[in-house]
Amino acid sequence: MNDTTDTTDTADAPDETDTADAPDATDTADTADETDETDGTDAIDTSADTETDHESSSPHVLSATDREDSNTPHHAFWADEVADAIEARDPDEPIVIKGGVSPSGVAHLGNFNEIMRGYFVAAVLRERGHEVRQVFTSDDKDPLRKLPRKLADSEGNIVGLGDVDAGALGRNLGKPYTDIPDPFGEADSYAAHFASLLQADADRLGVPVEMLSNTELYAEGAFDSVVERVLSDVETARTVLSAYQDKVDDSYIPFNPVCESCGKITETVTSIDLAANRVDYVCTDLTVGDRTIEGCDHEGTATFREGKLPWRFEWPGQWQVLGVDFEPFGKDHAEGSWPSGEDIARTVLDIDPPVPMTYEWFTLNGEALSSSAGNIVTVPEILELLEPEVLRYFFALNPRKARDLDLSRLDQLVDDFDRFERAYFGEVDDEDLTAFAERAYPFVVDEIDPDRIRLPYTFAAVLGMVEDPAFREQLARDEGHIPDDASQAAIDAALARVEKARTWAERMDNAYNYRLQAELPDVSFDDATAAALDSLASFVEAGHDGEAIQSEIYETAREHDLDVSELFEAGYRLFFDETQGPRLGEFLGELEREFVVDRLRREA
RNA sequence: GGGCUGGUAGCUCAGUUAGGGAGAGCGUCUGGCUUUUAACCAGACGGUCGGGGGUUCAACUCCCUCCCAGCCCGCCA
Repeated sequence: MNDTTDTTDTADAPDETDTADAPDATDTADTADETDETDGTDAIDTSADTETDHESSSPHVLSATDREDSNTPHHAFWADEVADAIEARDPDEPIVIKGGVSPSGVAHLGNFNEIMRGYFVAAVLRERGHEVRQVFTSDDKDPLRKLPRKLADSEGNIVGLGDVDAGALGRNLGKPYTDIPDPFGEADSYAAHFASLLQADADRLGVPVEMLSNTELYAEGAFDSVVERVLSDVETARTVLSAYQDKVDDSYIPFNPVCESCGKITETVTSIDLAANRVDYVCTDLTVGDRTIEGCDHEGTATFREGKLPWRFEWPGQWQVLGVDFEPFGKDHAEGSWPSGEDIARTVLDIDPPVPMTYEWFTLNGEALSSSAGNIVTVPEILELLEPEVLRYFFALNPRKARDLDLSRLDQLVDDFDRFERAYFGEVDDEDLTAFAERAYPFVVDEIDPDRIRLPYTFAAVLGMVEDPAFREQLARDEGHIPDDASQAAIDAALARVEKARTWAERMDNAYNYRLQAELPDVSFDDATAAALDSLASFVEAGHDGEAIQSEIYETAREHDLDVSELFEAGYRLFFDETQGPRLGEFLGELEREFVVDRLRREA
């Protein structure tokens, strides 16, 4: 659900005050345009127990009393805390964990919170012996409210709106996603296209999640009883919702039929016929932010399956229909949909709302993730740069903290993961980290392998400058990263990271993006250095192995009264046009001798 | 304007859920390993725990207030 927020753009409208004086912060708020996702926080907080009046009580929340009742110990892993809260409800099996989002466009990393946060909770509950069903609703009966700037083809490749028939898409504004053709002409609908992308991403991360189409749920009649319930007592529905939304007035009817004439979602129901399970409506304009999607003025009749509940009712409706026990949601829902949803669940539907958990949002390279602005990164893109377990680790971190995924510093994230992994195996002297790793690590990796080998990410990036796998392995061995008794499988797995790091170096075009220079770089050395290089060339020409060359570099430096570092730098300059690199001697020992000799003599 | 959640070392973050030593990794610097070359070891530097006030023998932790960031309080999701 959260991502659906296409909307926030509306925010910009209001602040025309910018001219003003005060650099008051508030107007920064409009920035948000669609930030969709993020990560974050769990709602668990203790404030609730004191309040009684709805609406003012903190939304988040597991009340303190719940936790006291369950005598909950403090856990190092947030998913255990959530699992405690769920168990305290004494839920029926299977326990249902839900997430959901509108298939409004490319699913980015933030949307994945809806799946990953639930995944960890599901995993913990399964470990505790429960049967768990993790579902994900594609809220695809929602109307397309505005055109995304970027789409993704069925392979997950990002493409611009210009690469598809934007005009055709534009004509579908206001229609349910499931009634809009796939811009790529492959899937059954716009909704199906993006839902399948999300499913593919879940598969890539190894998360077993059951995808459900909201449109199908309506079509099957799953929502019938909910719609009946809501419409049978519109007065109560209005009263409850009006406490959260000022706009609700006496004419408000919480049902949005799909216009049988133009196919758009309508907002104006004129009468309800409970006996026949249908409503009369007028296809009026739909306001979306500062724009209007025009209605066709058609007056028609729709059954309870030919329309949808407004989100504020639909969400609790899903809880009831699916028997949801736990649902994570973005911070945007914490103060809006959740409080009203909780109230509607209890007051209108007479059910207990699920255990909630608010997650903070992620940012990408320091900026809000935004589908509309195009500041997004998809799961497939990230998996080109690091292993799935590292990405799962990212989602295992405290949801309450906003986190930035800085692609230029992915090495830091990978290093953190490696340390987290070592902590699991008891190799890190850090109580807190170890406690966290003991609980979370098993759910982060596919397989717990004490013999796994991890090359430091930046070192892997260094290895990426050479193509030959055997050469990479040799260099890794020389640096002591591969034990002598390592299995071939472990070695292959370790070297797989080199490809990721190489791609990262190229994409970031950073200090690791260099390769053996085919041509002699533009260099100049002082006499002593030049003489040392010539001397080294002769040594190499005489035929020595890498280890000998490495030692000789030290010897040569001394003989020519040079700092060892100066000679190394000269060597790196010659071969990589850089000031640093891999262990030079061993590296040169692996190259074609003639090439090395010529290059050391600055001849080629 | 009101509310919610964050604000801990240069960077990434733990620690706050019964108040009592401010921590880790990385980075930087120094020294060592008679091969320093994206390697290892030792050590150092580095923080007014966003600011201020309060409670307390004692506050990163509790209370008040202010600042910063994001979100919600219209619609929609």
